[in-house]
Amino acid sequence: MKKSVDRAADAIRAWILGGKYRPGDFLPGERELTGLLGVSRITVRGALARLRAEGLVRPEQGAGTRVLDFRESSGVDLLAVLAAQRMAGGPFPLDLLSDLLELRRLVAVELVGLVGERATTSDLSELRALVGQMRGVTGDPSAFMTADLRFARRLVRASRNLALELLANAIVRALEGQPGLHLAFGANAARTVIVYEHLLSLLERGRVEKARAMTRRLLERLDRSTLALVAALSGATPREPSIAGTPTAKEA
Amino acid sequence: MKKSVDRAADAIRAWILGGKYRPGDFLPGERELTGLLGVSRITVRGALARLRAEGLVRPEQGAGTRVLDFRESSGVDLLAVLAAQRMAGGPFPLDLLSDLLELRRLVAVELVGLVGERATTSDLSELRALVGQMRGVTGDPSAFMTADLRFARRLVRASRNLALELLANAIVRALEGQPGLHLAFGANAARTVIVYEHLLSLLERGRVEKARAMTRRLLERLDRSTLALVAALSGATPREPSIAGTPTAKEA
DNA sequence: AACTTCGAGTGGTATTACCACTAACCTGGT
DNA sequence: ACCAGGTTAGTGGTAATACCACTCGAAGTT
Repeated sequence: MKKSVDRAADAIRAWILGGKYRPGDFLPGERELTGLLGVSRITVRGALARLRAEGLVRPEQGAGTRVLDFRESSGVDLLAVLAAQRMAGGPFPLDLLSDLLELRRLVAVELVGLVGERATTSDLSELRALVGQMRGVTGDPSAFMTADLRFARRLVRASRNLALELLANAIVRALEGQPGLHLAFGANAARTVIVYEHLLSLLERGRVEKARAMTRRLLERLDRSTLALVAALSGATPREPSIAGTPTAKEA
Repeated sequence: MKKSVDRAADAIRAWILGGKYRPGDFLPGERELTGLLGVSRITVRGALARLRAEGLVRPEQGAGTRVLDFRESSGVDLLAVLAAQRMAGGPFPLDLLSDLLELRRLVAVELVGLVGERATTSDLSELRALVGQMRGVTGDPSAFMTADLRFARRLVRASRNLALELLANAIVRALEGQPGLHLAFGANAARTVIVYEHLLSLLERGRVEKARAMTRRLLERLDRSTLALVAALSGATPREPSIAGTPTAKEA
């Protein structure tokens, strides 16, 4: 059961993202919002505090709470919020998912480069172990996705860069909320494991540039297939919820 | 004048980052914090709401407010907070700045690649105009830094990727709070302009791979010099606050 | 017409009270 | 001695009310 402040924040956020209040506008006063949302001012302020942290609004004492343009004022952490928000209603965020996968791809390519320069032997052996765990759950899409994300997190740690680690957190948070994504992960599970092992052996032999190129090629193809699959799912689900796994989706 | 909730949040955040409360611990109860901080519970809750949004704590109803490990629970947006926090007191965040510049470098390289594929002629001409503006303020370090950041923002827009745009926002926020950074920008102003123009002409001729390689080389050198300069500044400032601009810092 | 003043309305903080929930303690049984 | 089960103190979440600091525009003054 979501708490009142969550629902209040979701409601106001929906108004903003839906265009009811545009950047530059002022939101209704907090006292007025209590009436519109049916909660106390305490709760309204809690909700506004979240929107403020997300970079969607900025309260101005004496004037009101101004709506901002999140393209200018928000950080990456907003992506997870946007993904979750659009899921409940509205059209499926295919464009957002595309941008998100692209960001992950670009970062991953450079990440592999860094890891190739800095990874210790213990880093690499731990990564080997994680790939081994992945091989054991190639049949369970959901379990495979979490195992894959664990591998990714460990890979990031090997880069010894706090900023990259935090960025990875934000990307993972935004991705793991996407419905149907685990299916895409599962569909390529077997091949993913093979590629990871190849990648590790390249890194162990110091073939950094080759590892980077391979990562780019692999992820470009993988992301394309993921997008096609999710698109097929989101297109089919509203009409035939029970038989979502149609051949169309599989071969995409 | 900072508001009470800001000071309260800063105080609690300092306790956490300072190790007084470790991940897994519970913070003192909200009622107890009112006494420790000298503010009302409303304000305490406001501060805790911020720390929650930053991924530093997670309130658990009935139990308490638990401290988290921000390496696991926070997103990139925390970088700006960390930079600002460590500035007031503590040692200068050189390691953090290093990670931050590295992240910017990696992203910038891939960004240039994307822009090379997608930029329209109007994108490029607008970028040309911005470089022209930068040329006009090579003498004013602070103005040059903001002009440079405007160029960067426009470059990101040319990638047509919302996630990248938000990431750029987060990086810029974290960077623009760093003291002494504008000096580093100013020191390389003239050369930066030339490089940007060269970069644009490469993009106009579709030499994407070459543009990417150049970006990487340039930023590696630039970041190294920036780090050296900031290190020199932070080393000298505590002892001779009045004559911070010593020759040692300039030639670094 | 330009300027000053003032008041209605805004977000920020304080106080008090109660609710929903958790965990540990105590109690009673086996 | 042990262990289920209910009691209880303490936690974060929500509510209602009041006041403060601040902004902005309208009314009044020059």
